[in-house]
Amino acid sequence: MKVLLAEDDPNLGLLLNQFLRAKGFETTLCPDGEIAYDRFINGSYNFVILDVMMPKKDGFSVAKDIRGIDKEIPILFLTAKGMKEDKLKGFEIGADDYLTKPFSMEELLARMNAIIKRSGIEVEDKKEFAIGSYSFNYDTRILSLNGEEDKLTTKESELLKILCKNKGKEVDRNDMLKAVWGDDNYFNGRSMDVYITKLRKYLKKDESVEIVNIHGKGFKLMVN
Amino acid sequence: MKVLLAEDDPNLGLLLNQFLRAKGFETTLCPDGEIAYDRFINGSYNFVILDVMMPKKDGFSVAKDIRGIDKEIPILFLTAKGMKEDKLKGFEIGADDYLTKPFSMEELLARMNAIIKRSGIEVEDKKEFAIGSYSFNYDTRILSLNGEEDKLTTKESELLKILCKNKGKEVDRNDMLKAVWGDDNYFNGRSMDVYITKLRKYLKKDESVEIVNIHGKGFKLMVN
DNA sequence: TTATTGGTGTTAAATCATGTTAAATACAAA
DNA sequence: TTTGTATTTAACATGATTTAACACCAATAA
Repeated sequence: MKVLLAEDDPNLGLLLNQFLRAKGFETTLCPDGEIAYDRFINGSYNFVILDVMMPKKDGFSVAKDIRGIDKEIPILFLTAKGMKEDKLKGFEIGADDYLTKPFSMEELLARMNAIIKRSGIEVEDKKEFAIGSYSFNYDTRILSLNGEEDKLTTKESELLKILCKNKGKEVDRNDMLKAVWGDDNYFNGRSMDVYITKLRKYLKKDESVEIVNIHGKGFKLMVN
Repeated sequence: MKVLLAEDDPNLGLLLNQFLRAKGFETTLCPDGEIAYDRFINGSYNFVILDVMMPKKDGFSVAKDIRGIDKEIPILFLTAKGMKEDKLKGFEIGADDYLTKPFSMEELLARMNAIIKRSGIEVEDKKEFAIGSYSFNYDTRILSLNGEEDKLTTKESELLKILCKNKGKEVDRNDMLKAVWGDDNYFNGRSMDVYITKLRKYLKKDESVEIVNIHGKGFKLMVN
């Protein structure tokens, strides 16, 4: 179980880090929001804990970006005492729970377990995706359909991974761009469109697989 | 899944409201018991959450009245700390569960899911609609009538979905606009009228299907 | 009744988003 | 460096959505 932990206060950060590791979680501690989001993109996690107030990029902003590309992963906020609005805003973004400082380690653990139990997380992060009769391995970047294999490029496979993670669900254009290109400007957008065309070509051997465009919003990988 | 939520404390009320909406429930927040009962009568809900202590009409009284007309709908009470008698009385009336303040959002969600699972309420979003002799699949956006298929655009299919969900019932113009365009200004209104024309064209192969305008109010999808 | 107003129906043009291909550039390996 | 591959940019094609224009109809008041 990999936990992404973002907390700028070194004292609390190290403490949490120690505690969670002692409890068997594999943690990554980030000192600010920017680093946290970067780690999220380039790693694979099962749980996210975000301090609300952090330098560079606050917890809400990180959560919003994470939710853009992963609707499932549990997000727990750490908020300062008496910040009622924080809770509101957090849930709006799609937090699973929050914890008000100061809190006990035991309480944190209890909340985490409650969320994990309910959401039935698969601990192993998926590397192998089924897309209709295709199968796609993000690690080897190989997309295969009965023996025939295509070796995808970096960008192709990152894009396809996000679509796979959200199979059947719409992924926002800008979220995809931020996740794969790091920036959602116009040119990156055009570049992505080129890659969508490429992916469609790879995927057209199975009629039931489709990358659908939602005009003005984004894309959706569908299997009928 | 429509949830009727009655809670007089604005802080907690808004918080719950946000959280539940983020979790995909369609909520109606009521500041007192009288309004809550009124809303229940005039709306259609799948789940009721009632604070016990509320002005005008307490939670028990609301529950009793609701049970008078609906024996099935799940009712969950929110009670203040240490009110043991409350729990007793609540179950006597026919509550499905209770939650003692303060409670975590995760706990609320867990209880709700447990009740929903147990009571086997069906709320899955329909994807396939029958419109006279047409059939319309919102996922694939295909509108078909004996073999002939039309692939609808994003806006066309969203609009048609709303009409289908309310087949035979009037849909308010502004509600449609807010649902599909996000904003009910004049220009979006004109745009919608253009789309209504388009849908009518698609649908005119079956004489018995009609999109009727209710002047000054909205539209209604009718099958004669 | 008629005039007036505002809502709706319809079509076409304008705008903007996406699809696609090919050329240009960047990058990495040899 | 050269060569091969990945990625971006450019150009053009198509498609979706909005805006504009005008026709018409419903409701209302004079």
